[in-house]
Amino acid sequence: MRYDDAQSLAFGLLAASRALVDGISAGVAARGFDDVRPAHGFAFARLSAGSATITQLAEHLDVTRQAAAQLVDELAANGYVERHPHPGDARARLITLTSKGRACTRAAEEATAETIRPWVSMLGERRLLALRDDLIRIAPGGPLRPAW
Amino acid sequence: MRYDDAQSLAFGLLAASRALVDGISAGVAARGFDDVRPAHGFAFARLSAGSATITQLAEHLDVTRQAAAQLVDELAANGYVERHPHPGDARARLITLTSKGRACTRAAEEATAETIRPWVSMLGERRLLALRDDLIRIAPGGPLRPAW
DNA sequence: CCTATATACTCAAGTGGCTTGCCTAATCTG
DNA sequence: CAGATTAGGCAAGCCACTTGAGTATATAGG
Repeated sequence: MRYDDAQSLAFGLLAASRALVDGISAGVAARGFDDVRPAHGFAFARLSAGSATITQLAEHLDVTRQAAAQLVDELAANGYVERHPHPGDARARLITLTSKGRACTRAAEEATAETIRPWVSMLGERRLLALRDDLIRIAPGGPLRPAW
Repeated sequence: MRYDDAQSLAFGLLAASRALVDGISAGVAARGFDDVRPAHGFAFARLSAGSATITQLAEHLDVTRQAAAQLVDELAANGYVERHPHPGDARARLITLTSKGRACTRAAEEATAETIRPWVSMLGERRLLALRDDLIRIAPGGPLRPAW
């Protein structure tokens, strides 16, 4: 692979990724959830797979527990999540999505599909599925993966 | 395209993008430039194409002029860029890369190539070039593009 | 048991990159 | 040459995040 090919690949990847984030963000806001930010998305994604503690969330998001707690405070204040006592550990608290939180998660998924839709017409479904497969092979197990 | 296909495409794109950024960041630091952050990359990319004013840089980075000025202050303090009087406008100042700044740009390009290299062995050059072409078609003209 | 250590979380303060608001100096327009 | 525009700087504040320290619960060892 030539030197410039690597640079243009990097550029394309970053630009496409940004376009996706912007598209999802706009779509979520358009669906009435204007108090969530892109960074919250990973928390929703984790929580939609099941409840989690602050510490688990912090590890998943790769931030400090304090930052995760603050994020949960904000989401809880806006009605997206709730804290419940942990059944087997009185120190811990389980964070769960409320119905509003689940609605917001669905909105994000719809916005994702909506953002991607024009890409189907540009590339065709066959190439886009190949693109997905290649991207997933490229992506490391990384900090985002484990909970999915 | 099925609903889940869109979600996994989005996940793959974000994860691959993050892997790229992390890889570049680590590679640049490993080459001895440990006082630059990913956000600086776009400024370097713009400046390596020729000198620019604070305002042009701010537009390119999509931040306020103050934020761009602050970024330039920081880069200048670390010896990556210099401010020169603008030949045809006494208000403006041209920001240019120093030789250290150019060296850092080269380091970033090398780190990019290095990060991408394993992908070639995973996917093969043919698919990776197709991936690049598809990503670039997907990416909008967007705020990053004009200067490249 | 009961003490020692580890864990889950919270409170308080500080930091860094960004913003808004306002200012000066230089340039363009009519 | 007067008014509007543009380039940039200064000051203050914001916000997501950090580090540091503290409390409550849980677990392990003697």
